[in-house]
Amino acid sequence: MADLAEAQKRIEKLRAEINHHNYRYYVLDSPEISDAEYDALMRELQQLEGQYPQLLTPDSPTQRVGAEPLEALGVVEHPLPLLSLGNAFSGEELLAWHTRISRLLGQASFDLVGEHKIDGLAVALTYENGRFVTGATRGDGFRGEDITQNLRTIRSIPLAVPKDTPPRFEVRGEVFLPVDGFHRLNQEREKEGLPLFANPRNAAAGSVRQLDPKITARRPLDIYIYMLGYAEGGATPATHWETLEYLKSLDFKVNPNNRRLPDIGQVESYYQTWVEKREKLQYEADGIVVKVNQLDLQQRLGDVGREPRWAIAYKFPAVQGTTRLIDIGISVGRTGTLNPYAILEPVSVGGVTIRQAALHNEDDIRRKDIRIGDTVIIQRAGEVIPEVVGPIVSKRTGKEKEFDLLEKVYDKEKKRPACPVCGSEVLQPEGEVMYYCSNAACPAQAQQRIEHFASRGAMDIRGIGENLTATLFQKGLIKDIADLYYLKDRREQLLGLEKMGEKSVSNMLDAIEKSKNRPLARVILALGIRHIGEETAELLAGEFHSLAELAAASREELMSIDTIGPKIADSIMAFFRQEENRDIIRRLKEAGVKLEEKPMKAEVLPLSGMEFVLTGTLEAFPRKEAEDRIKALGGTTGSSVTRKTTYLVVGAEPGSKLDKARSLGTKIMNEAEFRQLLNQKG
DNA sequence: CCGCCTCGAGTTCT
DNA sequence: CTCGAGGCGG
Repeated sequence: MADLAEAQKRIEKLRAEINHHNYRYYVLDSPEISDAEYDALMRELQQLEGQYPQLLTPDSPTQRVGAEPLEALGVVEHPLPLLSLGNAFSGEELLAWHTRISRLLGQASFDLVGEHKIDGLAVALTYENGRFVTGATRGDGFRGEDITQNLRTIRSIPLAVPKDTPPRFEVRGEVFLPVDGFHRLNQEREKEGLPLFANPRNAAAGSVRQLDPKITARRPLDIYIYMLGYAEGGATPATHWETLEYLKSLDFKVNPNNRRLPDIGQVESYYQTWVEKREKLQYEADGIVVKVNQLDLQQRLGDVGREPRWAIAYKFPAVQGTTRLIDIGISVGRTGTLNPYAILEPVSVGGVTIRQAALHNEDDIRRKDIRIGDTVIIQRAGEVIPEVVGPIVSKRTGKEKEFDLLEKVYDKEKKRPACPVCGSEVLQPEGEVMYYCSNAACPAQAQQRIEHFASRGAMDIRGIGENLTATLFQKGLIKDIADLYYLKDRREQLLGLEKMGEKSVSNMLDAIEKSKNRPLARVILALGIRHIGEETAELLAGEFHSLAELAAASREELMSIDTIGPKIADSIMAFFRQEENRDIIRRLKEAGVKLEEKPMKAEVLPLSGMEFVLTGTLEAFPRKEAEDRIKALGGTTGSSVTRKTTYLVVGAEPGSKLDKARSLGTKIMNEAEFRQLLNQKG
């Protein structure tokens, strides 16, 4: 570069190009060049700017992370206060809002705009002469914190707008952390032993308030702009929708899920669509915002208190809630594991009152830094199972107690940790995370073994559930699974039980009789041998044709079976070596329970060698039945799509498996094709 | 020895 | 759905 003028020209060209590619990549999400090409442009610009420091300007794309750490964040006055929004929690409340403003306007028909209410951080960005000069948090609405240097690091915020604008204007938007970025961030923090963020919102808020912009720059923050705050001079659009279009033309990132809604009747379907699909969004949304489209109507409606009358937030049913963790209890599982669970102040989440939630194990509690007495965030994972997401650290009083499992189950008289049910010694096998009750005869374990035996996937004895098992067990009518088949000799005692009439007793005994002829695989599963679940039981039943053969198998024989290694082999060996278990098997046999199976003919079934994975809801039959039919024809089923998957069967509202299948190029069939295949081959 | 994949086990509420 | 653990291939 010979002279300054030439360098300046090149620098300007490079900046324009980089800004353009930035925009393609971060705003439109459709890059035109490779990362390497982009990096090359960046490097050239950096080098030129190094050579001619007099040409360096603050809006250069190289200057996103230029600033030095601050001592404290400054304060910014909002020329036009940032208001909050009124809420509607039901369709009725939304209609009430609409009726109210219709009356005020003297007209019932006016168009609206629907947007997502992103759970992030509201910010105001000020531009002067087309350049980004100040960024501020909402704060109390009138004064916020100056976070300019942090917002500069967000690539989807243009440092300079591409065309003529009013000399000074402000736009408003919501900064958020995309869900996958949030998970990545937490994974990194876990590796570094840092406390985890409870949710993307907290993570975004924490990131944006950093004093050192270098830290913010490493957080994959994003933003959607949703309004023009004020504009000095220059014409502004007449409607909100046109404003959004205008903002897009200035390279601002505007949410593509915004919709024009011609009348209030359209709002409900927009809302419903996103109630159902919100889990698939890359950001957390807690509702939709409905706005009056015409700005002159907005003006006429004005504000009440700190809320505009022309907009309302229509909230999604809560999937998260906060409550207090009263205590951590311990339950004893079928295999003797001591399982911690959260005892919560009852809280309604997604329309259901939650009182308890599993906490998995001590490591998990530590990792999430959950303490007794904490205010915690609760959510229903996959819409169903409650889960403690994490504590709200800022609400701590200092009185919270860290959880220690061994201390929790410590028995003062015995002077050692003890099983909360039977008082036996507590063990933690080398290298394992879980603690165990050492007593196989522990009533909690014994009772749950019977429940498991009778359960649907195992011997499928209708009517023998948790409650009845508990009663029978406590009355001493059954001590182990074999006793079930001798209940018929104790009719009198059964009739003496509460809620057990002639009819119930007969039904129960019939169900028990019927269970004597279950397939061998189910019997093996029902025994409750450690590490033997549905799959492995099926596998063993295919190798051995009776329980006696399985019991006689050597360690080597077992380990020669694919997917059976030393641990599983030892577990099987140990089970059949136990005198109690041998006795149970003897009594099952004497009672007439079928413990063998004719070897299946080794014919080649039509679907053998094919693995099916199901996703979404099938119309014609429940998932379990579909799986059974596949297996009956010799096929196998998998729970996730891998390279081995032959077909992905897609029902209504498929999950992420469909994306995975597409990326792997797995063959995909719809339900109709799947049914046709079954009928044709079956 | 590490990373992937699968399987097993426990789990909430109505 | 979640996490942990077993098995296995690289």
